[in-house]
Amino acid sequence: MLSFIPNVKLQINEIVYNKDPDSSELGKKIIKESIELIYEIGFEDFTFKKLSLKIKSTEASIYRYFDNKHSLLHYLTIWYWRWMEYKLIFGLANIQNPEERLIKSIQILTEPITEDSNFHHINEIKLNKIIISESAKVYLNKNVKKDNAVGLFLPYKELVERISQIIIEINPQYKYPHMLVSTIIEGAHYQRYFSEYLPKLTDVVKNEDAITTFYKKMAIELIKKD
Amino acid sequence: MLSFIPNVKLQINEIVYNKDPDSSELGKKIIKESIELIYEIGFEDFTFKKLSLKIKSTEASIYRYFDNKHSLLHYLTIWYWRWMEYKLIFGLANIQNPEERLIKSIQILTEPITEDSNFHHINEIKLNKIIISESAKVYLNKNVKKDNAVGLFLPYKELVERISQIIIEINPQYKYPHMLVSTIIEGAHYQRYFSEYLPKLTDVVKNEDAITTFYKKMAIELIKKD
Amino acid sequence: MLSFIPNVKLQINEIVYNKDPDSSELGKKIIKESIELIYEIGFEDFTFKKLSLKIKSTEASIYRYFDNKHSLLHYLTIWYWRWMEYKLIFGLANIQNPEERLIKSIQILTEPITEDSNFHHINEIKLNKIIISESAKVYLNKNVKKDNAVGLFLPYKELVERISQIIIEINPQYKYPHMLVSTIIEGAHYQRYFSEYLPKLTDVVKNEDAITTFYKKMAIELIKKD
Amino acid sequence: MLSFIPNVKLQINEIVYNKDPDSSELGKKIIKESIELIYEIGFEDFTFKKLSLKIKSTEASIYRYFDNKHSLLHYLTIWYWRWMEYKLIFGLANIQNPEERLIKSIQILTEPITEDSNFHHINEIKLNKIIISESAKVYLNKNVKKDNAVGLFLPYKELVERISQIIIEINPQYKYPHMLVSTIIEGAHYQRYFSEYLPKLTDVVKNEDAITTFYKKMAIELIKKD
DNA sequence: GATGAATGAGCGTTCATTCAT
DNA sequence: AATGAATGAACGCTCATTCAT
Repeated sequence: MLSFIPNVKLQINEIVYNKDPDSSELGKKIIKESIELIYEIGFEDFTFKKLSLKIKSTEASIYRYFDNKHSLLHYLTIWYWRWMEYKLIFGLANIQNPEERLIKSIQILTEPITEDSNFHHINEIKLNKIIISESAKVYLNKNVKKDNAVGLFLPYKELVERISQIIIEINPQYKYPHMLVSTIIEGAHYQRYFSEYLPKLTDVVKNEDAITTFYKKMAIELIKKD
Repeated sequence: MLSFIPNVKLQINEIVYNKDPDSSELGKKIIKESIELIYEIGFEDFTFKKLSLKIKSTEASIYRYFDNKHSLLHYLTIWYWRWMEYKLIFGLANIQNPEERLIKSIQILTEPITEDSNFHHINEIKLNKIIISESAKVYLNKNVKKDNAVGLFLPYKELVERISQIIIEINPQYKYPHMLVSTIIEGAHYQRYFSEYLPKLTDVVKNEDAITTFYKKMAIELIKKD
Repeated sequence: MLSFIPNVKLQINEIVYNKDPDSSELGKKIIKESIELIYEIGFEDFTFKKLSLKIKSTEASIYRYFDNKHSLLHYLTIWYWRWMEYKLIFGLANIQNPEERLIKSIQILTEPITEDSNFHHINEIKLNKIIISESAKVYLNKNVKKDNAVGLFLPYKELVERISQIIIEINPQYKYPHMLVSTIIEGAHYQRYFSEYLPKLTDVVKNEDAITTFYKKMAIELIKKD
Repeated sequence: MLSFIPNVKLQINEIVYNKDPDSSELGKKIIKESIELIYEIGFEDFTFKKLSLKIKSTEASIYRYFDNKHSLLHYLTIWYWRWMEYKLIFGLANIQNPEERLIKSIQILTEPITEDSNFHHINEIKLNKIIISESAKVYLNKNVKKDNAVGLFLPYKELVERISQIIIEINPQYKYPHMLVSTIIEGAHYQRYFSEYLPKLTDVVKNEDAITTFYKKMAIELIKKD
């Protein structure tokens, strides 16, 4: 589906890594297998020791790429939001009408993830599950201020800003565009999770993607007032 | 504000503790100081060793009450939601009109927390910050299924259900009451956090509680359609 | 089989216990359940904590009877050898011929154990398995000298002496009666164990109790020479 | 005495260690000092912590070699029996007569141990004392079946088999060769221990090695009958 | 005499990290 | 650049034991 740009490489803030994992086979293996491993055992139980066993290398080698497991999670999170932005840009290409652009944006942000063949070493479906379960841990954290200061949340903030701009275009008076967008993004993540593990907290309806429908309606109804 | 019921004691599911912390001075101290400590250093860095030093006791003594730090966090989370329910019940007393009841509910769920003098050993303001930053960790977790099966999320689910019922009363056709309520609860938590640490993700406005306003409007606008 | 002496009570050296376990219901329960528990999990993993849970009492209560788990094992071991002596005395009653007495003795010492209904709170079959697997630990131990000095091994030594006397009666010139007897007792224990778990170290023969046969022959052949 | 084979290295089953202790200086030190320490304080009180202090290293470093103290004891036990086999093979070299071979075998198995200069980092005298006091703990144990299944007792069983073969050669009708050999080996160990700590259980005679004499006679007398 | 509560000490293990090659 | 080896520090937990009632 997104094969129109061959050999893309998403730009990741250099401060999360010591050596760019995209620059070597070992680096790519680290990314690929860390997604696999975090998906399997969760971030809390994930250690460089276990990862080194999985990739049949050593902890010392992984340290060459990342200072610690939190940096690695930052890397994955940034990659994910850059990838979302990339999907968004191409998804909105040639759509002029702002309402349509907004709806399409929410569609992209909240719909179930499918594999992207452009990035061989990354399983986007598993990465999405990791982002849902673990990514909040990168900012619900005693290091937020420092991490924010060095720009680790820029990709996420830029994405929110990008869609907020569309909202402002539709209704320049609307007072809470960022609040709305971040509520939708985080909300959609939670609802996907709840629908799998805590269904009493959501409303799953057959033959329809209730989550996407719900958040589209939310955007439309809230923006027009104010 | 809630002083009208003297000596209340919130009921906590017995399976999260070995010995009821509310049954002894040491137990209460464990709760009081764990809130303090998790608030200070975060749940990830929180250990029974550090807590034991803070309460001038030993790890072994804490183990008499809780099997591990996750159980303790479950205890705090359950206490928090039971307390919310309790605040809700009294906040809604004598209000008949369902729209009013819903608005009042959202008010209670999303407004800033104030101290409750009924529970001396619990600092609700700090506990609220903990719930915001850490409570997701109790269900974004490899044990969700097991924990859910034994009823650890009941208090949260019952709270969501309680408010969903009000929504249904207002509009029996509305399809997504639970999704709406859980989006509001989680969303409000996130927005409070963002407003402090990641303001670009929210829209803070002076002289107004934008968060409460935003989520009230959300409920009203979404329910009437459908 | 041994029911001819009603209400016997085997005398145990007082220094292994603080309070005679035979003097109270709790004490008997401690003995009964400790046999059960050591049989199940082995002496190394056996703790007063686990025992207290099994008997639905507390560690502190057990301490009133025994100072530590080693004392308890001593108690069981002493009881076992006193019980063996008791079986021996009655087994040899009215047999005059020393050769016959020796053979009967070895029979009793090496044959498979059966339940003795005189001691309700003791399961002799399980106790025998414990003695086989664990009793060496009471003397292969840094406290041998001290334990020996206070008489903890007297019951075992007296049993060996008793049978050595029979050997001397048969052949006053025989130089190694104690070595022979202790070799037979320990050997028979090991062979029973090997036959169950390490059969390559023994020679199990169908329709015959090879172990008893082997050690009887050993005694006969060795004594007559010298 | 056994210096005729330079640079021998006894083969140890790889599953008892993570990293071959014979492959590094630290590894050899672990073996050397663990023998020293177990000899001093006994296996029950022996911990990796204490060993790490003795070798001025850390527990973590020892874990690189052995998973736990039981594995280390297995290592020592296997080494011991392989060393016995090695002594046996050279001790029997050029002896043709099976009776002579058997007597020599028992001599080697039951005589007091002397140092073997081929293995610098191993004190065979102390190791022998350890084997006497502690080695039974490797099989009188809830893991016997598992340990046996993975071959941990092979060296011992092979040694028993090797001597059983000699017995069969002498008297093909003899029914209990393994029982005899294992009785002799275990018995001799016990008698050495008894002679030091519990003399009433044995018969020590001056100017003679009673233990060796006793077990040689046992073999001769028992085999010829049947 | 029996029990409930509390605790000091230490065990076994893993983690994150560094060093040397 | 990648790896193998080593290690300091801490974690989670249990044990044996004592104290107060």
